[in-house]
Amino acid sequence: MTARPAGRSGRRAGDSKTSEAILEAARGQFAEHGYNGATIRAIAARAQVDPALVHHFYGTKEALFAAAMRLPVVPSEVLSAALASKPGDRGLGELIVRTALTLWETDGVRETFLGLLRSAVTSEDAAIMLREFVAESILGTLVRIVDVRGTGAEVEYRAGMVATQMVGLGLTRLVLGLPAVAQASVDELAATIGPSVERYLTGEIKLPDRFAG
Amino acid sequence: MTARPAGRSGRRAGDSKTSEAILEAARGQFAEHGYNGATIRAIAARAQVDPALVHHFYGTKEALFAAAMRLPVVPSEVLSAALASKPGDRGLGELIVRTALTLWETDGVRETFLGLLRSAVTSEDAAIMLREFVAESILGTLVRIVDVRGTGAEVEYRAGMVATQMVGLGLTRLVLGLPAVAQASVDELAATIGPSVERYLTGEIKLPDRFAG
DNA sequence: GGCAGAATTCAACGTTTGTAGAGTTCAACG
DNA sequence: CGTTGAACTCTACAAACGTTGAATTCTGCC
Repeated sequence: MTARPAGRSGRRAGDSKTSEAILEAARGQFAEHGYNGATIRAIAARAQVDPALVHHFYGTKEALFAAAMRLPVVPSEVLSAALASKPGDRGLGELIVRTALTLWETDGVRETFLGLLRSAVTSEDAAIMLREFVAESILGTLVRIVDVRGTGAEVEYRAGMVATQMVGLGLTRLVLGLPAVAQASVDELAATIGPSVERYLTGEIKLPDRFAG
Repeated sequence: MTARPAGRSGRRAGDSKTSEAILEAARGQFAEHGYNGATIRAIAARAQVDPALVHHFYGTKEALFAAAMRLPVVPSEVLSAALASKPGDRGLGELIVRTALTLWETDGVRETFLGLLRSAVTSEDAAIMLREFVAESILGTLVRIVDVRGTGAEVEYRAGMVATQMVGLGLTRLVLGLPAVAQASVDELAATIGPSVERYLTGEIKLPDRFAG
């Protein structure tokens, strides 16, 4: 019965795509500040919405994070499509590097990747998310599509080496902003780093004894 | 004039190495949670000390971070020492990878590196710190000691490529804990990744036009 | 032996955080 | 046209944060 200041509350007119806007704002904030750094209030402000509405739609901050980090593209499909244009193994590494770099320049994907990366280093839960995402969605798809050399543990090891190079490339270019890397073009980086990735996948590398056989 | 509960306050007996303990606790917390995630209260608790004492010694949280992140070793000296045993360029990359991995297993260095890395992704200030640290202390020393191929911008580009691989290795192994990388031995990783690093430094890489000359 | 100053703790402040509940307005359907 | 439920805002709370000032106890010097 207490009088409210003015008719600003209540449902808005028109078809509401507000929950979408909240998700996008959340992606942006998570990408810029990581899980802990992004506040619900800042996300709400970015979406021009009351903080309580965020809670109304997504319940908890954790749930919002999970919803926002759902990729707008399916990794396996992108990888398949990119690799389909190269039947052989020639230039395979270069193609992989180029695909990743191009994806990272895509709206939505870039924010999601950055959000996961930034959150993974400070939140153990997010680290598990990213690790499983990299291990299964990316590396898993990769070894399924590409003819990685060897079998079993060796394949996993080779894929892991690819991960070290690619994650490092992303971090150095997008987060750290090391000039030499951040200012280089996709072509340059693909040409330089591609061969390393290719060597990890199919090259002659001195394998430890436990991969004997 | 208000009576205090009991004589628990005041200066402790014996020579106090408390400020040292606080620094070590801070390193641990920054390494585990990053700049924002590490709280002064948690650091104080870890050092078994009142939160106000932390502030008494170091003033602000930012100053404490700066003090805690001062490396217990001098990068240029370690690099020089490690590379001194290899006069030629043969096995250079492997040596670099091995040196980094070994350093990361050293107490104090490991915490500092992790603290910087974890903080750099969420705090812009820490990102600048890490970027400058990598650019000057690490890459700068590297190109001063090692005979990197080329001149000027090309050297910087090559050093940047090394950074992508090494930062990625550290992140994947220490933070992400990707099994294939985290469980591998120093020898295995050095043997596998070394050649990539060496190629970035001295190998034939297709350089973009802007390095012509 | 007294006194200055450093070491240490206590209690409290002003903010900011995630979350909760109750209230208000609109759209859709009968 | 009336009802229902979803969209939306306001106010508030309890917890945790960095920081501060005053009080207390010890050490070291004269």
